[in-house]
Amino acid sequence: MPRSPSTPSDLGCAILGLLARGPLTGYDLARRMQKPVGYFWTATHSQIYPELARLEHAGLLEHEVIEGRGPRPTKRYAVTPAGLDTLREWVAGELEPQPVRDLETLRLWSIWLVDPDAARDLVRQARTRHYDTLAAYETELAELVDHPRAQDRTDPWFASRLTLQGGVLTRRAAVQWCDWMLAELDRA
Amino acid sequence: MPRSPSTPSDLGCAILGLLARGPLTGYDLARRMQKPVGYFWTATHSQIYPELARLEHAGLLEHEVIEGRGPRPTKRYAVTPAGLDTLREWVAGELEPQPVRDLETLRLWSIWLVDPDAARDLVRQARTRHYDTLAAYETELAELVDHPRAQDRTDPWFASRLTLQGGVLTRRAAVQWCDWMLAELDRA
DNA sequence: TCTAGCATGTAACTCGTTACATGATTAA
DNA sequence: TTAATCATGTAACGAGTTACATGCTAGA
Repeated sequence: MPRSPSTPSDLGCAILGLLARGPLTGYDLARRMQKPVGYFWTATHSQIYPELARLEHAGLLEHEVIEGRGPRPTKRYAVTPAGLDTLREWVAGELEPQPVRDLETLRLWSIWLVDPDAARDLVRQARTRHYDTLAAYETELAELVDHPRAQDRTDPWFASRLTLQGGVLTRRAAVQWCDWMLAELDRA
Repeated sequence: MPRSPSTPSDLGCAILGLLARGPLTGYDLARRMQKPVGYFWTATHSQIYPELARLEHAGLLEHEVIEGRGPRPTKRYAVTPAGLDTLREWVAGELEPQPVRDLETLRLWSIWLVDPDAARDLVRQARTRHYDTLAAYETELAELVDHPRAQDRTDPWFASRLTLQGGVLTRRAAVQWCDWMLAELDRA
């Protein structure tokens, strides 16, 4: 089932969501959607630039050229009123379940095949990654949690606080899980 | 960086992991990797059949033709010793962080744009989905948790118990998070 | 009779990743 | 001088989704 032209892709909605919080260049967008700090969505510049063009063509974004240091003109994008409407519709719309694809758990599912040292090592690796992510989320959340803007339901900081809290809770659970697995591996 | 021919794709490893627990036809594989029951990985038959051919060509799988009711010969696939080695290597190998792409959290991140009713509705939807998944995991886990096979580190059921426990812990955290968000939405 | 399940496969398309390409300024 | 940062874009490829295609058997 192909998307109707007025409904942007998931990536498009991610971009609209970022730009609804304030205008940015494609370069800034790409930096924010990189590996570690991506707000629950990642993308690279080679996806972002064509998508910006599509969104602008659909009337959901507009840009102004600002001074910059690149070989091509530097463009700052902002959401149009139509773009905001589209984003609101998307946020309020149905939320169908996403396909599950979790490489880490997939590996653990075959852990019965490897020797105990390799198994423990695998779980320790996972624990480290979850713990580091948890620490990063907790740091960011600490700066937000008592800020007045983060208490106002209509402020983007409020939503950031909600999502960061979710990251903290699920990562804590993941770390607990890894600790539990290490104990199970010693027991069995 | 293209993969070396001896290292299968993630999908290939998912298939090897399933077949290491016992031979299956492509059709059975496809059923097990469907939406709700997929063991942390989903795929459709149109991905699976070509991948089976690739894995067999690489010597990691072999098949025998069995009697069946389809218009083409029914093939039952099994992992070869080389396939088992490859799978073991993959399980014990480095675990690099995966790109984060979480549509649900992405929506919540723009929740500041919509009215309180739509916001509550969105969180309730998410809660329902997490709760249902949690219930399914708990049911499956309950059947496994006291079984002797699930206590033996070298038995596939042991690994199933670990991954199901992970599912339970993270889904519980997600439900807690949703409840916390509903309270925050009423407070703000 | 008609639908659902069995059982395989291909084709067209979208999405995401990696690599190629350009060129200025600034700090080591 | 050399690398990193700014700043945009295209091209080739791989992975995932949807649709097309075939044809038998068992049950409603």
